Amino acid sequence: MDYQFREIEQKWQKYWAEKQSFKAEIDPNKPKYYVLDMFPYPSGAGLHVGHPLGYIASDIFARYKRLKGYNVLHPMGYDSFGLPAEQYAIQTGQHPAATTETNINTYRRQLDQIGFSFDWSKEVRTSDPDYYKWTQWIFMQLFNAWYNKESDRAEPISTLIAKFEQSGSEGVVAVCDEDTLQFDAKAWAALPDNEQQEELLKYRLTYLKESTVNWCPALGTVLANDEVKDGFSERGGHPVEQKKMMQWSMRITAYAERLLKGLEQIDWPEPVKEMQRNWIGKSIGASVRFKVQNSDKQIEVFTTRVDTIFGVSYLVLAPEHEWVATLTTAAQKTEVEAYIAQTKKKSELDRMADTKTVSGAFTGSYAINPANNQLVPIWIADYVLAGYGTGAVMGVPSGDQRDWNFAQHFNLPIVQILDSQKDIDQQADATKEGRYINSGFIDGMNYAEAVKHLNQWLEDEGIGKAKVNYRMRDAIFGRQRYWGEPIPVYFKDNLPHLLKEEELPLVLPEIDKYLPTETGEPPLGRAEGWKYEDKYEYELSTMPGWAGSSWYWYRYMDAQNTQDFAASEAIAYWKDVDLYIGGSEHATGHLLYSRFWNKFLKDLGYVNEEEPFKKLINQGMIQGRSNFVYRVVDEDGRGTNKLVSFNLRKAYKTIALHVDVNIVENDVLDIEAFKKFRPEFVDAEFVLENGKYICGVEVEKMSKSKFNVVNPDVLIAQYGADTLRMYEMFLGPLEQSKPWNTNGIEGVFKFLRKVWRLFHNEANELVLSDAEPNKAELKALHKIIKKVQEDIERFSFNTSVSSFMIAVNELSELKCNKRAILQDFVVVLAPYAPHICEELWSLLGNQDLSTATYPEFKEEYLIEDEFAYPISVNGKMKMNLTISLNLDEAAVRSLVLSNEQVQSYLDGKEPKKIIFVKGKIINIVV
RNA sequence: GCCUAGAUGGUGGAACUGGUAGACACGCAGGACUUAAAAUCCUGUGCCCUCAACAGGCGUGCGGGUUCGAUUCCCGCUCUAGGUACCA
Repeated sequence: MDYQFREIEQKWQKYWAEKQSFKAEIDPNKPKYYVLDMFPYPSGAGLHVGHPLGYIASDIFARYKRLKGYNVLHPMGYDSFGLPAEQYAIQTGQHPAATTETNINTYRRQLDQIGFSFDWSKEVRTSDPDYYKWTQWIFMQLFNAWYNKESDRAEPISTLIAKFEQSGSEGVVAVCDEDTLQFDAKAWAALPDNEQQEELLKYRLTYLKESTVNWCPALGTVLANDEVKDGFSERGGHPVEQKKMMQWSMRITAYAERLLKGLEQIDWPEPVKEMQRNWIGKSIGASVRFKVQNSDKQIEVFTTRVDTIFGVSYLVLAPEHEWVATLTTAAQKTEVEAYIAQTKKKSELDRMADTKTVSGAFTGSYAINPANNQLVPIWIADYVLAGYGTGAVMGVPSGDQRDWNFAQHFNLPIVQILDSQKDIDQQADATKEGRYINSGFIDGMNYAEAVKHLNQWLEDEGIGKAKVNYRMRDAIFGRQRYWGEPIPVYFKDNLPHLLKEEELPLVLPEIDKYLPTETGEPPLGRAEGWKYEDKYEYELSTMPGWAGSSWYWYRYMDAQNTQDFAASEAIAYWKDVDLYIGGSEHATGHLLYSRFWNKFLKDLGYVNEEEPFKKLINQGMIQGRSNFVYRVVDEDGRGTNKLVSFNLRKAYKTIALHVDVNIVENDVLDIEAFKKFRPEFVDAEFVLENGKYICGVEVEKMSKSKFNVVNPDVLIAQYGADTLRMYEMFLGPLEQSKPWNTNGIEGVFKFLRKVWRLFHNEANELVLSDAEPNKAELKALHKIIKKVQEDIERFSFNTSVSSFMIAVNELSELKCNKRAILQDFVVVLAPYAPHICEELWSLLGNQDLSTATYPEFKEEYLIEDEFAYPISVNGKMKMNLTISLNLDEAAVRSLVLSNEQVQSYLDGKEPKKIIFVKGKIINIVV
């Protein structure tokens, strides 16, 4: 064959590696440009066809920017801590570090094959102790910091201690726990050291707090929501319940307002910004305390509609609320306890998703509505979440549909409070219009007046105040897992203490197996003799997956540095990420945590920019086509050892389990392969249809955990990397999600062969000519230069592939072999198909593409002399009209109106209206 | 449930600012070249009616609306995908 892609691609990949063509050095004479990809988790399935989509786009952009004269930093690395490696370790006993290493090698081989222009000298791996040393170091900075609301930034904890020593807690305005003590300087000095430390922990940006987790007693471990399906563990099908646990948390809420404000100055897709805004969920309202009857307790609720306080018929506490037990009367005890037990089985997600069934239980106690001194019953219900607000809400049935449903269901009063509310015996009416009625001292006021008045009243009475609440909660930072960064903390007298900086990294200890201990402690509890100074217990939980990815873009700037996470000169030069490409599934996770850590590092002066990622592009997800098997479950919902084929599953109660698509062909399961894939089913009974086990199908995201991964290696072997690169771009808009589909790759392959043939004759000999290009050739060239430049700058890579195809067809038609044309064409195509373009560029007598610059297009070649356009009458297309360009509106008008054909359509009538668009007549209205 | 998107021929998609819907490619059908195959090239290809042509009708998930004109803007649905705090 003429176009030898294998030889060409190997040759140039080797050349780039040897010459270190893409190594980025600090160069103050050149403008910098930082193009970053969201680094992959190196899964055991290898790189799938979805990963390269974003990498190809960013690579095109990086190569384009180099051709435009920028000093481009384009690095790559691995987010190599994570749950799948740990689960694999549990199954096989292999150390996650070993499997991760293997997986990384596979990824690297696969990435190299695609011909990316990464600077591999700056590779990072989050699971490398030289890297996570700095993740631990940042954790220590967070521990040693507090958020001063006065300066509106994080400060070293020493400034807080200084304040305490000088004037006690007086005048300290901080983001902190709610149970901080009031003391003066003397009292502070008198506190024993451990009590001082306890108090400081309430201010630190990383701190210990009780939070709810999915606990699976049978596995003795905490599960991610992802691992829980319908109340049972995905692995093994065991029941899961909600349990409270002491956990490390990060005070991201301190940054809520800055995270919100910062969105205004970054060039991100509006939907992502919107998702972050909603996630942060700022709401302005008030907190109000309700006295409990015959008790000194006061229940604090947060409401965004304080104006509806006279319409309160009941209070609802989250079933986990700490006072539920004491508020429950003897008579209601059985009912309440049954309800709590039922709630424990539901995940938070289930609780939020299920709004159709109204449920709850009366505690037997009453609270006093401070506005009108009426008694209102106190209920518990699972639609109130312990983690949001105060874990208690006031029920106003006339103004809120969910409260209305609740009141209707439990026969609680529904009180109209605004004269404009309609049909409140049918449904709630959340209007803020009209004047208040049945509302005591706010009767007759409108919304704005009432809110103002009530907030003042709450303040005066000392029972509440206007308050801004954020939906966002502090981020839980501990994980009961092995394969993550150890938290650099040990416990002495029940208090956490940091390691010394020079003791970092705190390396993950070896353990015998990767399961929790028999007593339910995290896997690190198995590490024998793992003690600080041989006597103090280390923290046994590890950091979450997002820790290592919340600062990695700085490490790329100076990946080998042993003194700092990156040298300040490198940070000063590369500053921030100019273009960040990755999936929108990270919108509220990684992208928010990264902004949080960046702001924190900025506060402490370690970095220079307030926001880490200036421009963000979301590549759409390449979806997978997942296959499922159906496991029969018994009456208690326990998984049995029986699997039923897709079309027979309705006869049983089943749960769907993912099965590896690579052991399924045309939706028929390879049962022997399945037994190897899921050893726990080695003795399982398979209920077949027509002698086959048919799997269910669903389109969902391609990921190892869904076992639906398609590998790009096969495509590269068959068509080459340039074809794969262009095909992935050709598939559709970068931002759009789509299931993977290989049909059509032939067309792109044919295109590259046509490109090759522009340079070669039938005998595969070069046929270049030095003759002057003609007008038609210049037009074809400049059209593509302009189009591709516009496309790249608006990230519309799919349309440029089509345009390249048209351009090559035009040049082939013109039999164009002019050096002057082809030379520029190769440079324009190079970001997309770098290997073949390097080869052609060198055939043109150049060294390599680092010597090329992006050609400028000249508008003069693109101007057309004549233009045919349709003309319609009353919106219906009637005829094509050809005119010469550059006529002014009056000239066009006279031309058209004198035209016999148009006159005949007009039937001699005068036109009412002639519609021009860009100087063209589009429509004539008669 | 809530938040954020998406839906256009047999398929992937194009139409960038409301102005000829279906570019470009795949697939399919027919043809050329060839002993044959591969490769390459040419022609046709939204649907319906029609022997065919001319002409016509219908067409951008569904139902309405604005407009001379709507894939594009507005209102109301349906379905699909991502996120929903321990997957990454």
